[in-house]
Amino acid sequence: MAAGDDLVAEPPSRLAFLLAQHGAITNDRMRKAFGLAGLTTRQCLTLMLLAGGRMSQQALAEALAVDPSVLVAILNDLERARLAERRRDPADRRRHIVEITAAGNQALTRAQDAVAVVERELFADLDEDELVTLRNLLARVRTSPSDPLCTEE
Amino acid sequence: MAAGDDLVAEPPSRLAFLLAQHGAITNDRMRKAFGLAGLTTRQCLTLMLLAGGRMSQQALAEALAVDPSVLVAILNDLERARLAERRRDPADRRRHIVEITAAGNQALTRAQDAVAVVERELFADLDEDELVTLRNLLARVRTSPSDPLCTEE
DNA sequence: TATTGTTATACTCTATAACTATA
DNA sequence: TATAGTTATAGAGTATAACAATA
Repeated sequence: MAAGDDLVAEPPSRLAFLLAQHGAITNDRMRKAFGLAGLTTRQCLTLMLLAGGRMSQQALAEALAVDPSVLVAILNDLERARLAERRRDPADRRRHIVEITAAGNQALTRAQDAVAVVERELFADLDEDELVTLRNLLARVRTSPSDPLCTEE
Repeated sequence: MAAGDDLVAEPPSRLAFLLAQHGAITNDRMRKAFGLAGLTTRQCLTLMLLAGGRMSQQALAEALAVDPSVLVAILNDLERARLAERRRDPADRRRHIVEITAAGNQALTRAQDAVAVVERELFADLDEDELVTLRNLLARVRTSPSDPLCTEE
């Protein structure tokens, strides 16, 4: 959304509008939930990746689909807040190895709890079966850039 | 979303992530489709509203959920491209009445055709029944700010 | 010479408040 | 005094290219 978070207006008739609009609002709710834990969306996504193990900035940038220079800013903020740490890779001193800290894991837990609350609110009117159906249908929407029609410019 | 358009990374396990991510990508595809017709998303939404009849800027700004000062920029661009026109309301000379032009309607038609293409691509793997199910499930997601839990800050 | 991370710059969006002209 | 629209300004976010250290 940024630029994202467009389309928060008008009752849409087309399914694409409906999906875009509900997605934008969901994005917004999650951003607020992360905010309760003192995190931006990108900081939270970064911590989620780091929770799976240490990574180089290169790998992180690719996984987050952000420019390396953007990641620098994200990590500067996380490091200042003591939620993550950079250290040189002894094997290749050009590389930084990025690790989540204990405080980072705690912040991540708080953020994920907040998202769980958002989820319960968003999907309160759907039962278990419907949630499974929604998940399966969404998973089959062709949003992967794998097919040739969707090659990014 | 602008800003929006976050969350274009990582396989999400939570449904909220899935919805936010697919929504962001859908938003992005639509933005590109509108671009083919020479329109931004907001310009297109504005023309869609104007296609329903002339409106004051106040009413437009509220329907689009944008600040009046943002609408000024949108309308300046649309007017420069001769897709919409402002004229004073004789009944209250503070007001502007905004109208779509013939060229505006043509641009809107092109944009909507482009969105239809995007829709066919996105939902190519779903049959008619599934599309109806998806639409109904999405419509029941609590994204309206009507319930008290979601009061914006 | 290529790669990793960093810095600098510019451009877009957005939010806010101050301003004008009308009422 | 209040309202409709406009302008100006500052802040966040993003994209790009140039740069330093290391390989």
